[in-house]
Amino acid sequence: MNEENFFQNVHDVAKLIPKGRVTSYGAIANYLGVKRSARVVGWAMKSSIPVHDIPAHRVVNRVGVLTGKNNFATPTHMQELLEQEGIKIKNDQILDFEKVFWDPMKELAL
DNA sequence: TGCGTGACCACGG
DNA sequence: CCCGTGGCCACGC
Repeated sequence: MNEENFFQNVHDVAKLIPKGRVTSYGAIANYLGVKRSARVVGWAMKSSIPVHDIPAHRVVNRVGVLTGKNNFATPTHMQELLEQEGIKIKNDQILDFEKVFWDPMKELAL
């Protein structure tokens, strides 16, 4: 993994998220070795919204809540995208979050 | 230059 | 995953 800007790194990991799976800001931050900077990951993802190459909708907080849905074109767009991938959502909360959770630390086996 | 804010998280109670 | 507090990094004013 190239060590460019933190943003580019976050974007790169986000692109690797498989379809139908989700991950958390903290997981990405942890994978990048800056676990305590999870907030910056969220900030980076916000900047990645205009970039359609990056599935920002597959990134939620650590409990599976769509905290960033308000940042999309419409508050329901994020949920709709996830549901299209087979992910169930109830009240902005991902159901079976543990089953669809994708941990870059394990999956990418650093 | 300094301070407030934020798609967060870990910890103690 | 309750609740309050501290810490982290980047950005805008």
